[in-house]
Amino acid sequence: MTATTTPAPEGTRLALIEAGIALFGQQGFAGASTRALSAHAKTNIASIAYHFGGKEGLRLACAEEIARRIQGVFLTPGPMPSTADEARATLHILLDRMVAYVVSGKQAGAMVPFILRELTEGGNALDVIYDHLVAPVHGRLCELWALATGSPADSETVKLTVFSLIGQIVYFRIGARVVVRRMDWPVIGPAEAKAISALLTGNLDRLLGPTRRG
Amino acid sequence: MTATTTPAPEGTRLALIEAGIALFGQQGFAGASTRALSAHAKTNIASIAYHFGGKEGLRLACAEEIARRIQGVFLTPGPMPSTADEARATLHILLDRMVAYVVSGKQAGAMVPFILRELTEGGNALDVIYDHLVAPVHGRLCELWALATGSPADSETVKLTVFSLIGQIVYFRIGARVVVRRMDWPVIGPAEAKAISALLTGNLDRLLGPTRRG
DNA sequence: GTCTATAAACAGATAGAC
DNA sequence: GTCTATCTGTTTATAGAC
Repeated sequence: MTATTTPAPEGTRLALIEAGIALFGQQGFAGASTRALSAHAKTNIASIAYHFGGKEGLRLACAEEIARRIQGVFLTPGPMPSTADEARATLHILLDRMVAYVVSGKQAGAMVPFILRELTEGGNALDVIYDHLVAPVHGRLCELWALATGSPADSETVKLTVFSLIGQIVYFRIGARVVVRRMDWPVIGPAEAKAISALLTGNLDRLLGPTRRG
Repeated sequence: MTATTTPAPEGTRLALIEAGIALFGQQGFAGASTRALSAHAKTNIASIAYHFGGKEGLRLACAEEIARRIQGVFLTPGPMPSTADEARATLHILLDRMVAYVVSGKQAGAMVPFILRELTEGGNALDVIYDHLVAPVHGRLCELWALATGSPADSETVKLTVFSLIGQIVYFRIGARVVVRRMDWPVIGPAEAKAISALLTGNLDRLLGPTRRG
């Protein structure tokens, strides 16, 4: 059972959502005009109203699509691990995958800024993002963390720790422009993402503490 | 010597900058109209062009003012510590101060979103933010981290580690709306900031590793 | 479903009185 | 320095042909 219920979009509808994710993410909701959106989607202005009822409807559809895509990356399809070591290994795998996707993935370049704008603006898309993205992903990570460390998954410490882990990752995307300047990197590509992944893996191990039997 | 050179603004000029920080931070640059800005500053639309040459000029002035204010909080006025233990203690003090200011401070509610928007949009204000805010603050933290751990301040690991620390902090502000839902907190006030501060202090100690003599 | 044309509201900038 | 009134272009939404 996935948290999103609407079917995957296609055709003009999908093209407009792609345009929305790209332009809303780069320039903000107000900064992206319906003309620019329809041009990016290679269609006409009226199609936004036809398919989504208006610009605001497109915003919501973008949030749903982003939640669907990120869930596919951040939620492992398999069952929950049963031992602490397995949970630890799963956290490592997820961390690697999240860093690669968020920090150097092409899609996330617009998706992460889109999400963070919606978080600060507090519009209608916020409920979609919370219910379909934050709650399931954060919840799963808390369960894994709890299994790996022995702390209860719903404890304040575990929940805050998982937020701090997510913060470490997303900052490398939203702050990418200052990170590359300070690191003297040309861009954050797969090679640079590996350096970030190595660092955050080290951080993860230090925060998890020594293994139970160690 | 501070990195900012322009004098602190006052009067109508200051009121417009306050309005810019508040409205640009909440709604984005494009989302804040000159009418809304001048209304918030209790002045007329023409004063934006008079004082800043236009809306874009106000954006730059806001970036400069934000850099000035955050430097005042994030850069300790005293000299660099000389021992590892002193550096560690300074990092703890700075972390507490940064969390209190960024996570529950009233000003940061609009300032942090403003900065992150500018980072992702990549406009003219980015240079101001990098030169007057990121470079000095990140540089100072790297020096302290180097002194506390013995690693070279300009090493890739230290620079990335400091970015990961900053990411942990700022996420609790930009993601505040989802954090409060997930934590079942009414708001992130001083009490909640203390819980976050305690967690991040623990993270800091684990990432710094055991003390040299310990 | 797609598109052009247009309407009605809104944007940022500015002229000119005070 | 401050303000009102206005100019010019752009915005979203929609009516109606195809």
